[in-house]
Amino acid sequence: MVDVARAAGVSLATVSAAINGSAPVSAELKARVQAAVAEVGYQVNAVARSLKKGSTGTIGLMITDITNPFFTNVIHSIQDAAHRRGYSVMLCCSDEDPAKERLHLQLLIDRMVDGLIIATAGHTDELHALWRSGRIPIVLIDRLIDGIDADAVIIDNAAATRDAIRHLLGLGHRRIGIITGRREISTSRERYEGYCQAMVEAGLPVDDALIAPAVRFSSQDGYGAAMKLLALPDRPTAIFASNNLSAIGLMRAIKDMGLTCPDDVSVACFDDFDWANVFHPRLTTVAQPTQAIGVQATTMLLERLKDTAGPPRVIRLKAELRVRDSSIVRTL
Amino acid sequence: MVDVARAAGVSLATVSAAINGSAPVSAELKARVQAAVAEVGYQVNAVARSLKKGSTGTIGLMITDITNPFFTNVIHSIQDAAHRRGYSVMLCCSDEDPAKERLHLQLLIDRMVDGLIIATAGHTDELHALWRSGRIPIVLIDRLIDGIDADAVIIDNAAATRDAIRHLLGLGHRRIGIITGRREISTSRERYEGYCQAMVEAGLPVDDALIAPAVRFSSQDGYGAAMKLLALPDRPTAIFASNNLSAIGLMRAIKDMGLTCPDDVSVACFDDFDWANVFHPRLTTVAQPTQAIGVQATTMLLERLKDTAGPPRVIRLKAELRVRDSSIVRTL
DNA sequence: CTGGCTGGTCTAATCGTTTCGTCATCGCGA
DNA sequence: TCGCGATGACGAAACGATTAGACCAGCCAG
Repeated sequence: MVDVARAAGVSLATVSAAINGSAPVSAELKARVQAAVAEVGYQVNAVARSLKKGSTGTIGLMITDITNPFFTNVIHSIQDAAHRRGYSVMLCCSDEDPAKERLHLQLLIDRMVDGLIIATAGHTDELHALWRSGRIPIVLIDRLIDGIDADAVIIDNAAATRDAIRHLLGLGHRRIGIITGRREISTSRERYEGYCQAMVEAGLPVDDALIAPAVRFSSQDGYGAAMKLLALPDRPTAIFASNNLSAIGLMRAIKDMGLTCPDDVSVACFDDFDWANVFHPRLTTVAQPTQAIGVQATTMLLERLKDTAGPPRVIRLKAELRVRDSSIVRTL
Repeated sequence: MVDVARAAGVSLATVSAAINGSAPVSAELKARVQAAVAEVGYQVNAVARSLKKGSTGTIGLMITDITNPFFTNVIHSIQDAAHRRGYSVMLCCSDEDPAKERLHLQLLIDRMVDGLIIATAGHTDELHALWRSGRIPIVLIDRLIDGIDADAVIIDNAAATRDAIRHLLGLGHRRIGIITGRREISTSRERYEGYCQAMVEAGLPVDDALIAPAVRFSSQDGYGAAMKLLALPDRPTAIFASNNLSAIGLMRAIKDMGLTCPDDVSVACFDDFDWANVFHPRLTTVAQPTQAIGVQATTMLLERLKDTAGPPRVIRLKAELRVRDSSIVRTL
């Protein structure tokens, strides 16, 4: 920039004003500066600018699993929305590990991100402290967390799961199993509650034997949980998987048990994805509005950046049940 | 930091030295500084540090499609490797659009990333200029590009495709179709070449009617290309999809045509993914070593950061054919 | 005793911007 | 002609770290 100033024969202040339009500059000098910029091949140094301005134009995005299609769709949508408004995104992935999340959180803070969108892996004092300090706006996505009363964009997990279970009940299923997720995660708990609500509503007992927890989010754990259900003396005629990873495990388990879906056991699961609609059986899924989640979260965050005031807002979006071939009327 | 200095009763230089270990500091002062850091709640300002040091400890990662499992696996591996070495990753997604890539490239440069790992969406003068300028190290992944003779980590696409086609030939297939990708992408061209090599090697003609281009990377285009092949008077008995997106389109097309895989048409495709092994038919795929790609690319880049000298190195990794149920012996 | 080295500390310059306050110039109305 | 508000340009002080270089005390070898 000093080179540009020299080449154009003007002061640094004028160059800055000409480039950013932050102060009036005569047409002539503006032209001279532009010519000089081109001549010297000047490019702004965003780091210096950030230091001076106290903001980086970057938002931190923390998610728990980058190989999960649900998250990649959300990421895509957030990046799109952010870039459109001139913000960059710094993505970190905690791998469902609170310790890793803590580490990456520190990194994002050090780097002075202007705001944070986070699907948290679980409670950490650091996130708590960060939120309490109010230093930067935070928007929670996918999961709420106790003690952090921040802006959030989530979906109505209980209602969505209830819909799915009702659908299975409507097909005549009575013994319906569920593979639940990590208990610490609000999302998992809500989905479990939705399941219970639907069962109770139908006058059915909530049988502990039909609840199979997959303690971590992984297809292995989903497989284990599914095997447990399928090995039951009177095995469920339908199984609901609380997320797409456990759905993989479930489908593999069904195959390994020598059963077929949907003839032997109907299946529905959370999270839609491209492949769900392609293979046999085409999966009945609960599709989350990933696009909307990303857009809303980004919009919310950027609004907070402008105006910190006001109580936290929680947006609850609705998910949509997509009935396909993996769930059928219970025969016999 | 000035607060820390005050609290500890030492100079700024000493605080910096104590924190970074960049100069010897007596045990006593070190302790005082540490206490002061804790007391004040000091956190480094990475932006200021970057400005002074001239490096940000961040590498730019540009990919073309974040919803593609191949890329998410690579991203995951790169982030892991980078974080392990104290680097952050700034991820940008071009959506296969060179114009977007150009934009994001500028962004990464402005932000002073120390290096760049890129799966390019196609030729842009900017990337070319950046590479020629030699200002920051660049590692190409997945795709080479004319005119940029940089470090690269790719796989042996021709060999991998040849293996897959040989496998189909070995099953007795003679009319084998292929859905090819964007011609501008080296990866697509190499896979096509591998197909040709295998056909010629088997003494078969390369029939233009069996080559169905999907001009963009999308399942829609894959679907269109597949429909064209399946509508042929003497349709192919096996089809190879050049990437996982076109594989989705292909599977959907088969279903929509009222055909079944593998009975009516055998299928193999590039890129393995979790779901490929779960549904019916379990897909025969060419699995890329995504983990290794990420690690190698990161290692290569960080080595270059230390030492710019030496000619560009191109690492070519091997992909592995995973034979499953979607490809079977041709009956009749 | 002296000169040089080393370990420990400090002061001040620097990185590349933005921006505040100052100042000259000009046009215009009184 | 004079005074005044705009307008346009500039100088210099930040932003928050790193680090070169100055300085000093203590120690050891010559």
